[in-house]
Amino acid sequence: MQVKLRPLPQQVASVLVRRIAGGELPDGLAPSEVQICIEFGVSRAVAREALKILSALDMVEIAQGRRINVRPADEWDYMSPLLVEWLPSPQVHELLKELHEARIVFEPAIAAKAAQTLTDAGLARLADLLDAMTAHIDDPDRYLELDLEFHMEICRATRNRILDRFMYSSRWWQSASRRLSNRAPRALPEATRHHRKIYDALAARDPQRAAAAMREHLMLNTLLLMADEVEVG
Amino acid sequence: MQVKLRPLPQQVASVLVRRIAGGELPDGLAPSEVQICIEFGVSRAVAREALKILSALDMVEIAQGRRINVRPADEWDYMSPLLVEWLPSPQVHELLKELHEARIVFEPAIAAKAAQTLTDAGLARLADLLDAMTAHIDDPDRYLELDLEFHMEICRATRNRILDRFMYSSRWWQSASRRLSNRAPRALPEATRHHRKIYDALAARDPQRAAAAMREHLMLNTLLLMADEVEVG
DNA sequence: GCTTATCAACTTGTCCGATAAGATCAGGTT
DNA sequence: AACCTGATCTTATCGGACAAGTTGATAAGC
Repeated sequence: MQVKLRPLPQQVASVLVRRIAGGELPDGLAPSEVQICIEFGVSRAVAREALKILSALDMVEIAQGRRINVRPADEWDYMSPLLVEWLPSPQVHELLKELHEARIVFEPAIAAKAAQTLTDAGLARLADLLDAMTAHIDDPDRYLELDLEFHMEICRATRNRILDRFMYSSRWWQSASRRLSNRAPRALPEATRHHRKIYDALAARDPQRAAAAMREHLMLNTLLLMADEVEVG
Repeated sequence: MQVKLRPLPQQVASVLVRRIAGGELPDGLAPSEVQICIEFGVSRAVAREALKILSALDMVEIAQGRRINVRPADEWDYMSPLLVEWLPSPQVHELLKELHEARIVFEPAIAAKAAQTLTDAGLARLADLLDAMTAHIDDPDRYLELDLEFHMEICRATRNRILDRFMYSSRWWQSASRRLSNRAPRALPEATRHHRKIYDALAARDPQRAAAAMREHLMLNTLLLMADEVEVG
């Protein structure tokens, strides 16, 4: 059976990302298109597309006539699933903590706004998700998917494409956390209680309570992340 | 004198973006690579790169063997400067309002966190920016740049790459608002007072006051946006 | 000596033509 | 009806070529 591989440009790009993230290009110059062709045995079209991917991640700068320049690490697009997938595990673990920190900053505020804009239909969808989660309490993977969908549905209630985009871009934490952590499902019943409190606050259209419940919920996850760190380190 | 044009793929992509955003492809199918080659008189390489750009904006789905599929509009990457630049003005105006709404949701929370993590060096940089703004009170363009830098410096104080990325991605509002609005500089002194209040709260490391001051500041800008809408409409 | 002009070498941008591989659909077979 | 099959569409990859921009060394002029 033939193994289904990713497109060549992505394969090349992933190697380059790891190389750059690993600090193997200290002079700030990435290999030229022809050098990539030779090293990886691919055509220039593939090499070009790979570099375009790096460019879209804000990892390199491309300009006609000049060699490809590596950009400073603090301006890379850490919201991109591709970048997160290709970064070394330690760096992803660090990022995951920062994303979680960011969610603690953002999501209570989102929940507060959602409490003001949520429709009855949206509320019904949240109720359905709650039911589905309790039904899959013994299936952590599926539960996590529903969990994410619950949070995104709340964000969608704000009817704001910018807020929506932030949550959408944060999908990568799902696969990333699965890749990194062996988080036990011991806390799922507790999470369900928190989701219920968030739902109740939203149903009451109470911004303050919604924000507080959301913050409390995310704080629980923080404890789990820390527990993972102890297990891993 | 030769006019400096953008690369061909971007030119083609911009036309396709406008076409898709204008609803000219109701069947959800974008033109194939060859069709683009014929219509625009470019090579397949250019057509491919143009489609890759659309793909990076989450506007289309590319898969081998299948025709290019147009994705639903609510999943496009509205944080991308390219997309915003190419969208028709009315849609950008709508987006600008949503971005502002998002900033009102996010930035007070960011300011609150920054109040806890801000270093003395960061505080000094904010002070410098305040001075620079008062110095350029009569130069609205420069003032707006410094304004943006002030907000980004606050975000940078959280030392969180995800939060940082959100603010960084929001740079496009600067050029977009300049493109759309003839906002008079009449409110700059008022904005300066608000910046001062934010700075004082941060200097006091008071999260609550920082958040409140930030919210108040952004509310002022809201009034200006509304004023623009009256002028335009 | 210093500046400036020029050119060679290198880079990315664009073009063309060809083949490989996946998807789709209409016919035909069972 | 279900299953094969092949023609025909699509995108993916290849190879070579030339255009256009950048860089740096060299040579000309002051």
